[in-house]
Amino acid sequence: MVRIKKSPSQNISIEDVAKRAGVSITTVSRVINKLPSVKGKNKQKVLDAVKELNFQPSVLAQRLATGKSNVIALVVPRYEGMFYSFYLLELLRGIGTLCEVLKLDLLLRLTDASSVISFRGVGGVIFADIITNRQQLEQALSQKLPVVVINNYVKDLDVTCIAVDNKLGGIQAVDYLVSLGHKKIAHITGDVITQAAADRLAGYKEALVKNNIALRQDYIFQTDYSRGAARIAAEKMLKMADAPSAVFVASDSMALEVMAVARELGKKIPEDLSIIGFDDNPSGLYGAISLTTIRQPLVKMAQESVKELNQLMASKNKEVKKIILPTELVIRESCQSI
Amino acid sequence: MVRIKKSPSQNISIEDVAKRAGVSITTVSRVINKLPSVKGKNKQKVLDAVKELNFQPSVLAQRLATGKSNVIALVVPRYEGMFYSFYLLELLRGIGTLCEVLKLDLLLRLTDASSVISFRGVGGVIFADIITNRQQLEQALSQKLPVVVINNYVKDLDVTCIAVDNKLGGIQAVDYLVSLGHKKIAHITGDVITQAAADRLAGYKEALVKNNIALRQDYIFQTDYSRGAARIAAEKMLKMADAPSAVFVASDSMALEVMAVARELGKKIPEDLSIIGFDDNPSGLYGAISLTTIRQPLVKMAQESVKELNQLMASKNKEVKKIILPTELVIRESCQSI
DNA sequence: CTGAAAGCGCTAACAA
DNA sequence: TTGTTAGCGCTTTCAG
Repeated sequence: MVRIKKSPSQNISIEDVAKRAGVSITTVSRVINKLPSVKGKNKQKVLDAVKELNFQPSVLAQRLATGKSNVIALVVPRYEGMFYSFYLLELLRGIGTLCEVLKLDLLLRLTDASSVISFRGVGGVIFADIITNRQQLEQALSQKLPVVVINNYVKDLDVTCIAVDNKLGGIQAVDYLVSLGHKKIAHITGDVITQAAADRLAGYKEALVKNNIALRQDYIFQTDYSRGAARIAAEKMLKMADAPSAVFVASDSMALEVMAVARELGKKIPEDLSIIGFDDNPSGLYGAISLTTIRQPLVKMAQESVKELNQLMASKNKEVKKIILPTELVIRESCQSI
Repeated sequence: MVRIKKSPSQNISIEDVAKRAGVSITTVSRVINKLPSVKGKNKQKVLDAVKELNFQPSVLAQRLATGKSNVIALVVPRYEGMFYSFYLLELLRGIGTLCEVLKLDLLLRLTDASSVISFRGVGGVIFADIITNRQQLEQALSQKLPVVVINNYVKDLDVTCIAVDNKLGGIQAVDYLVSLGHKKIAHITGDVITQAAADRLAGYKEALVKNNIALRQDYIFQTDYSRGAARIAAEKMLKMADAPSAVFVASDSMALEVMAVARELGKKIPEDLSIIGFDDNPSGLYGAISLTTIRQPLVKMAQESVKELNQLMASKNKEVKKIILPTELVIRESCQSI
């Protein structure tokens, strides 16, 4: 029998270190895991050997042995709108950066809502939103995995959620417009299959009611977050006999499109039409007049999610939190009092 | 001694399957690895057991045993400009989708150029560009890892590269402008620390020479790909005493900004200024007049990279390829003959 | 065609 | 404080 030990593998193992340091592999293991029990002298020998051999423990073996994993999967529903916005980019920036710091491995999974995901070897999961892929979330939960959901407040499931208060955002937008004297306020929605868009719409409605303004169905234009849809909606809206004097648009990139359409139709902004967006997308800063908008803390949300997940993964007590981050009105130049 | 076998772990193992099917674990292993040797009857029993138990082999253990890994790391230099453009998003879309299909694990590493990356447990690496992080590339290479570099033609290193022919793109842009009768052609560059931007600039210069047009340094405006920088450049350019009649802008998002500035300054497009961008970013489609641009096959490049890497990982023969994908002129409305 | 057993690199009782 | 040893779940000789 006796299998010949593999060719002097490129990767040096804990055994090599042990030999080099003249101790057992257990001792080496203790040192690299920072267990306090190893005495100064041996410890130093190990440390030296590690340095000299440039040893890096095999994460795989560690995981296999401990059953623990420092891999977190980021599940991104392959939803078209995901690639229109800068949402994903901001998320990635926040999550990726923090993972790098916390030494977590970030596994990216762009999945179709219907597919069943394998979470083997994964220590925790972040859902970059829930869009028709609720079953994947339930699957992860049923496997007792630590899970955090971003951008979606899942109230009926025992899972940690970190979302933006989109409804509040909608209210802030409309309240501001009302404070400027507007009564004829339209809303161009995002794709209402996303909770974010639905909530913004809900906020819009609630604020109107609160301000004693009658809700007009013909002032609500549903889109899918794309600029193309925004253009169509804007044209329809601006050509109305009784066109609105202000519009709350569900995303900055769409708002920019609306602005462009308005100009093409000879409308001046903000004189003829006040526009408020949503996102605080830097693109809104440029252009003839800068875009008033509702800021949502995307990067913060992303980073919080990693922190929370990390905690869930580390501790035994699985305390579920529901975190809602507030939005903020950012006043620039695209709105004017009437 | 005798450690009690772990609590009936959630995850069922190959052993459970073997027991259930009444065969050895070796046989099960053979079946799941599709080795042809297992006889019909046993094979069926195993397959059934796998189904009934919903068994999914532990990737970790597989890797540990084989020394092979199906994890690919996507190294993204944490460079600001990376987050301005839609470059990364397109890349991710292409790479992520294909990884899902090929059952490869996609590890995302947003790193600072200076940091040393650990590639343990990683079976292959894709660099999403090389921007001051060449040493990381060399590190990966020295570890004999299969590597593919995207968007950067590294000529002096023995590594597979898949890049866009940015120089050609620059030439196509200028040639087109020249064909419309333009002589006074400016260029707003991207961040020339990126090879892409440098090559586009080179293409611009070469095309001018080729067309017997004198190169004017004051017609070259260097930026960092941001819309802010584009705005500044555009203002400076349009206020020149001897302003150009056409401009080639290194990215669509910057080109849109230039367009906006031009309009603000009372210039008509394309009557007073012809603009051609680079990227074929969908944003260029909307707006009063659509943007003429140079299309680069980002998603294709991304997918190619995964395919190539997958091959490198699978076969022993490490054939290095240098792939250059052509760009394509997309004529829309922002340019006019003079 | 099938199974026994060694080993991948590491951790964690248990002894010493 | 340190070492011995049994797994973690799987692959892969080598025998049968």
